[in-house]
Amino acid sequence: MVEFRVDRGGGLPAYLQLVQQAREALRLGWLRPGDKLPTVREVVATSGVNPNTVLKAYRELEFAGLVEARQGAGTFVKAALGSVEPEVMAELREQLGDWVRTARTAGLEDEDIHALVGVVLTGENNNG
Amino acid sequence: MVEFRVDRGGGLPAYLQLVQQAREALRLGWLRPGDKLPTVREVVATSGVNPNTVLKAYRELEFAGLVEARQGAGTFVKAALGSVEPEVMAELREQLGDWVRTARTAGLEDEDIHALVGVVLTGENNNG
Amino acid sequence: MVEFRVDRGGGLPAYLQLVQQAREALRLGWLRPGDKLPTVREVVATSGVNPNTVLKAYRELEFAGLVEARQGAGTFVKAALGSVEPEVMAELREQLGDWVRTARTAGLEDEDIHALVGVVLTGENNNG
Amino acid sequence: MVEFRVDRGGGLPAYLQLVQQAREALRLGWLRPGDKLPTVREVVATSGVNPNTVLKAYRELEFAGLVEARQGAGTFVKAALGSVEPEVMAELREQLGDWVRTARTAGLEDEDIHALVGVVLTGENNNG
DNA sequence: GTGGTCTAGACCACC
DNA sequence: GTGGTCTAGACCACT
Repeated sequence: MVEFRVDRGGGLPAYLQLVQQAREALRLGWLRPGDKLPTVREVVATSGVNPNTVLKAYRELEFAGLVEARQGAGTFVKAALGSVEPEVMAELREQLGDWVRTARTAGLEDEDIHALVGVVLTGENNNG
Repeated sequence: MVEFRVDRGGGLPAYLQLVQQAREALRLGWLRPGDKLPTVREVVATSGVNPNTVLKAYRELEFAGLVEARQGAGTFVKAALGSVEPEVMAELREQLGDWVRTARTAGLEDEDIHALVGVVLTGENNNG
Repeated sequence: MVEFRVDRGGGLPAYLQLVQQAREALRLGWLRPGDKLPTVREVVATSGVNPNTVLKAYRELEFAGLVEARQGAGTFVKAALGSVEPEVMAELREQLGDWVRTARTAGLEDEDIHALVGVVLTGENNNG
Repeated sequence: MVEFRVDRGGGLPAYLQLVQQAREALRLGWLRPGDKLPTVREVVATSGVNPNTVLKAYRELEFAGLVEARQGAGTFVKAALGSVEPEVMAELREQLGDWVRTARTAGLEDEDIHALVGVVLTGENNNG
């Protein structure tokens, strides 16, 4: 079961954090079509946000066609995001893990790594 | 000179995007102590946000001790973030570029990649 | 409940006056951890400044780690400043009151007294 | 000779700091009618502000009737502020010094002391 | 009804 | 022409 966490104080709206974490879980295959999302009450209990905030996030996911709320039953995953085979994903993950270890050894912090990934993905070139 | 871009509509507050981009530039060494940040008016011109939004971002950076605003002169970088040698950074970047190419070939989209990086960094293990 | 007042026309920015009054209240124990600050709207009503000015002051206090803004709930004192016992404080206050009376009898105005306190505190010696 | 100091970064306008320091010097008798204020150049050299800023402060003092600018000669004190005898002032200062020592021993910091003085002067009563 | 974000625009302090 | 302060007011996130 996916578990949500909310970090207050970072400026990022709580409901957005929930939406992004759900999307991430879908991306990585932690959530697959048919899976049940935690109930609003469970999310409230584990993350400390207001029920309405959770509802808003779930509504947003439903609007995006990713989940489906079934009255009295809960909220369920409707569509998948990404379709990479688990084995391929695992392989990529291992390779990335190696690289991350190298980067950390070189002195990069997590924030540096995120920044570098962003740059490489957008293909910006500030190598001069 | 660093150039800021603001993507409205993503829910992420404009001033936060500016703060993060500045931090990223510091992280990657694009901005070094003593460097001048674009003036408020320049950012307004290139990104389309309101001057006060830029001021708020700059103030946040100042609070964090990263930059220093000098009345009538501009805003300048005060402290560095991270101190990895450019050559090392370039090497890491190349390796990461290779991995990204592999990942994309396997069908991962940018969002998948970001999610995977996040997971690997936090060391979460949902393989089981 | 602490009540803020803003004196326009003294050149001192309104938001700074609010910050200083809050700090003063914390210093003197009028505000203690957990206490609720007046809402933005209340301050607006009692002091006549703009809501954004109050927000700026509250944000500054939050940056300083003194208060905590809880969305939809209000702004609350997080940390104490100084920790002198109320009785000790009262005793000191009484002694100071005596001295002030003497000083005023001698012809000193409030501004003189403030100046003299500043000098004594910084230990400057221009008796020369 | 009075020496001005300017503390940037406190939010308080530089020219106001100069004005207040001049007033304080007049209050405490460090500057007496006929005395010469430091030249603009000297202030610039010792405080690091812009000449125009000093000029603005001196203009303000002149407007208040406290000083007088004599072309080519400098700026001179015209009027006194406060008229307490030096011996009385010294006596008060000594008494205040005793009280300050007591307060500091009790754990009060300078900021607490300033706050307390402000409260006693305005006669506010929050003793409950 | 709470605080937070953003805008448009005026005016000030400073270089 | 630089950053800083403040206003008026709209709209959003959250309790």
